[in-house]
Amino acid sequence: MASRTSLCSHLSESNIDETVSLCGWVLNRRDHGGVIFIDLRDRSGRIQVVADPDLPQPFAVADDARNEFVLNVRGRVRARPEGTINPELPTGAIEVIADHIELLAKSDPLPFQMDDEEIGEQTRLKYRFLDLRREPMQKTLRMRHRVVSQLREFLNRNEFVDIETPVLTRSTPEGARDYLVPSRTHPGEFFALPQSPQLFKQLLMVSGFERYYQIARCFRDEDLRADRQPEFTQLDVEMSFMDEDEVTGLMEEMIKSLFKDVLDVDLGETIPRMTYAEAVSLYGIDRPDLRIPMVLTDVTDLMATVEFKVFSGPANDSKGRVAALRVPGGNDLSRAQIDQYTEFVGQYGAKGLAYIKCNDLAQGREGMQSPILKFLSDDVLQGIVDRSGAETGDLIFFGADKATVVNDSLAALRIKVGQDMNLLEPGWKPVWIVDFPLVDWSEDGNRWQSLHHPFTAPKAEDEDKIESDPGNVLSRAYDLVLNGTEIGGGSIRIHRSDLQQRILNTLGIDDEEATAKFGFLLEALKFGAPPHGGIAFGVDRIVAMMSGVDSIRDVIAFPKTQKASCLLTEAPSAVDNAQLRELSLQTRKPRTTG
RNA sequence: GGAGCGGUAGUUCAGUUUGGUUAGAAUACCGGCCUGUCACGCCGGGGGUCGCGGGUUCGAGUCCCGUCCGCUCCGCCA
Repeated sequence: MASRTSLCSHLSESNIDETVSLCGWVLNRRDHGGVIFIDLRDRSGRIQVVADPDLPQPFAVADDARNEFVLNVRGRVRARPEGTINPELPTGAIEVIADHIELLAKSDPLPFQMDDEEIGEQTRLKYRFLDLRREPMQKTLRMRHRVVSQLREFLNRNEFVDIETPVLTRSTPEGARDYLVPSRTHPGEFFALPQSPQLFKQLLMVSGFERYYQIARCFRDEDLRADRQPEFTQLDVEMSFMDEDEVTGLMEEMIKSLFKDVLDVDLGETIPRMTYAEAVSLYGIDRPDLRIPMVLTDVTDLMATVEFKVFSGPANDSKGRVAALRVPGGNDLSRAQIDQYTEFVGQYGAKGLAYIKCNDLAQGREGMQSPILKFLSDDVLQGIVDRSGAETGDLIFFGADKATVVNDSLAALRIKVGQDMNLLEPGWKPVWIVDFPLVDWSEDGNRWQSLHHPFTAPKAEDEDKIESDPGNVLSRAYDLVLNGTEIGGGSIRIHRSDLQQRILNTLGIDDEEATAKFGFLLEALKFGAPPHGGIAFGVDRIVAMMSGVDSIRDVIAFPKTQKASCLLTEAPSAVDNAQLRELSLQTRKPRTTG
């Protein structure tokens, strides 16, 4: 029978002469002369097993198995002979001389080698069960388990209650596309998979569970990215009777202890706070990567009167912006590199990328080099230098366009240049972003839309502007940003039915529609809803960052491809007409060709 | 919906710019040798729908058109 009394890496010199039983996978097998050497791996590590032809039974089994297979081994631990010990090898200074080997499972030749480092992702996903057997995947999935365990432990310790909410729920307007599930018992009607447990956790606050959490699977039918999967995992948290400082304070404690416990990393005494306005002004984005020591400098006012229409146009447009990005040491950039950056910002809608090279600032205008120099007066040039803090040897990029284009393109350029020029400071730079606008104007929908979601509370002092000046209402929302990645976001919610109704109205959802779609929430808020708020963390993103991998696919056991399919199971797939008939979704009969 | 990169042996890739003999390498796999190997070594062998379809051409892995798949990004992601 297969039984195991020891783990590979738990064996040491102190076990010499003991007889042990081990189960594991054969990682590698070498024949030298008549002797067979096997690297056996289990969950703890690996060890070398030796099968000698003088011992007929184990030798016969080992000799029969040609590929990666599963063994149950019994044998005696002994020190490796003098002269054969390489301390740098993973199999160590001891080995097991097999006196019994049982072949638990044979293996066909593997589609790729377990210790190969670079396998194409298509192949890895098709044979994901083998990909996961590899060391790097074992490491990240075990790291993921530690992360989730630590988060649970912190929340349990702080009297949070883990409550499950439905996966089959109703479609919500606003937000991402829903994944829909047809209902057999209600022909023509659909469940939606949750984009988040938002409404249910608010209802739980009304129910009196003052502290709730859930490791929740969420679903969004939108296009994928390296950091976006159609189904992903959130740590969803909600608390009653706490304001934004208390919520962010507790959650920051949780994240700090997570990094301390799992990575032994100290995230600092308190995580700094930055307003949305400041983030957009300095970094062009609401999730700044503070490891890059470059900021945008606003020069809109300086450009209002210059001859150069590319600058003066946006400078005189209320929706325009002109901003500078000083690149320390950027004077060395070649024309070809600058052209590449110009093309790069084109992705974000920028029509060009002006620059000034600072060859020798002591010489003033003469010490500068730029195609646009002739358009700018000495005063303007001096203003740019003073504000940006430019020094000799730097290069200054300019963005001039609608503010959104300038912000998007310079924010991306800042990251790109920072990476290309190795300006990234090592370590972890967390920051809370606060004071978000409640809504912004959607040109497409021709209406106001929520920045976070429609249940986010406005700042109390802005409540009277909800109808008259919604664009200038700030919300009680907060995002936690780490190294340029949003790892969590939340808000204090609206806990009064009347205020919730006003916000929905402002978003273009009239009373009738609101009742139809959120009636259950509005009603719940009428029965003594406590002030409450919460947050949701992206577990996949956090684990990916902590593991140092670029894609959340690498921290999800069975992820989807960019087209949202599973190469392993070949889902999604067609279904039988019989199944469709039961759902009243039968497709047209295939046309018969004659 | 859009932009870019990729698809050649089980795997990782070269070959495509400039069309031309039988499409190569490494590794894996199979056979033989080797009594302390650990990227073992040595000898030999098998293995290809060059993603798919069409076109140009005397001739296409290579050029053109279409299409499918994978990746990165824009849009999208309350």
